Amino acid sequence: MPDQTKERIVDAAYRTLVKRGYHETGMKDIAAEAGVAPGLAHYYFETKEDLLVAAIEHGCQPLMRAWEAAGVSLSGPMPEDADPMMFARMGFELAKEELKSYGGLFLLTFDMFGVGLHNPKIASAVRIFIEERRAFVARITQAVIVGMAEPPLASAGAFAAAIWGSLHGIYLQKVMDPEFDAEAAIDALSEMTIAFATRPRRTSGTEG
Amino acid sequence: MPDQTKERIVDAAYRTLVKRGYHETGMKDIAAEAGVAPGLAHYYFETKEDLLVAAIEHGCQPLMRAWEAAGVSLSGPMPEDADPMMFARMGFELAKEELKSYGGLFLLTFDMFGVGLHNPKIASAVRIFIEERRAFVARITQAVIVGMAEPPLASAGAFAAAIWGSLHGIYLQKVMDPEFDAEAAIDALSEMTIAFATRPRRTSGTEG
DNA sequence: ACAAATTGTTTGGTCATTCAATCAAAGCCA
DNA sequence: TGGCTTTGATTGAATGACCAAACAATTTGT
Repeated sequence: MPDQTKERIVDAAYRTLVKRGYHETGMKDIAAEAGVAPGLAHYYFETKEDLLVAAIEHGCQPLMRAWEAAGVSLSGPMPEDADPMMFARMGFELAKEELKSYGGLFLLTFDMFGVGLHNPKIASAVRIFIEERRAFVARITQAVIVGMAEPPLASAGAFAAAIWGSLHGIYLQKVMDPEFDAEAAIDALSEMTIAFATRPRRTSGTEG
Repeated sequence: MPDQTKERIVDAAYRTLVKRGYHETGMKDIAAEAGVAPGLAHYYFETKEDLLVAAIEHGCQPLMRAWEAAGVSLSGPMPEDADPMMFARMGFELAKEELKSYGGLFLLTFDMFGVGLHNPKIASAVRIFIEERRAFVARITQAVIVGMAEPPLASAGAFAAAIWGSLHGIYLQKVMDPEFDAEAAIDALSEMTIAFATRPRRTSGTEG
């Protein structure tokens, strides 16, 4: 049962890392949680960093599956026939749901961001992680822009960076303070972006 | 020269922590950078955590001074006479400048966020840090909302959380990837918020 | 003298990683 | 079927290094 064992270790790593954090968790803790000898974790994963990356990928799987069940995929193209505004609205709704169901994953992700600040291997994983999600938002944003009556000045990529960034910042505030009303913040972001995307064509006035 | 020594240690801590990160920096490294014996750091700061908090406060001072020179203070009230929209525009411009001048401070701040995820003392400092800045954005936002022709649905606090969050998220993307065009992202955020704040009164249509 | 400042070592513990040894399973040959 | 071997899986202890914090001793300033 080699694959099963590896899976057990990754799952134990996910749970332990979420609960205690990267720097506060030892390989021994993870091995113990998996019910396995300390050395075995290093048999499957050369370094603790590798195990962190594997644990996050493991933790992302349910979320990815939920998205694909909703008809979107992180890396795939936008469906041609659908209304892009509907995707945008749905995206914000999904963001609110995720916060309720995947709090542990966000915690671990933020931990990874912190580690990545001074760890090249993790930094590389973080850049890929961010780029994937930003590109996903950019695809929706691009489709929305195409349908705008009054086209914006900034690029789809720039809006995507601002919107993904806002969601990230809102998640952070929620993780650091459970009292924080993240749903209201996402609603505000949603209200602002949708109003902007659906604003009427400018009929008069000066350029700027 | 007791106060001067303490200052030297805090400054050395700031530089070392920015360069190497919290978990990768030892008290000995900081003491060595300050040109002081290892024990002295603990004479002035009981724990490494305290030193991290002090280092960040120390690093924030120049930024605070720059703000107050521009006529705004983090904790003070909004000037009554000024145009709130002008403050908003200026805030986004200042945000772009900060990224160029205070990259190290952002790096250390994000490091603190990461540590705070599983460290109660640092977590408390992080919550205060976020709350201060969010409240600052909220004051500007509130003043802007008062002057809006078409008032928004969400509260000033919710918009502030979304806007501060977006700036934070943009900074993160910049810190993790120097190629990232943070100015364009802030411009996009600025375009969106200002268009939203200055949208005309709705003359017809259904409620939503 | 007295207190504060400063030193440099010791303490007590942690942890990632390595390693030699054991165990289990699967093939191979008679 | 039964012994033999090889390979991979698994163990648990050892290695080697690091570090925050405590402490006793020394210096400095008043």
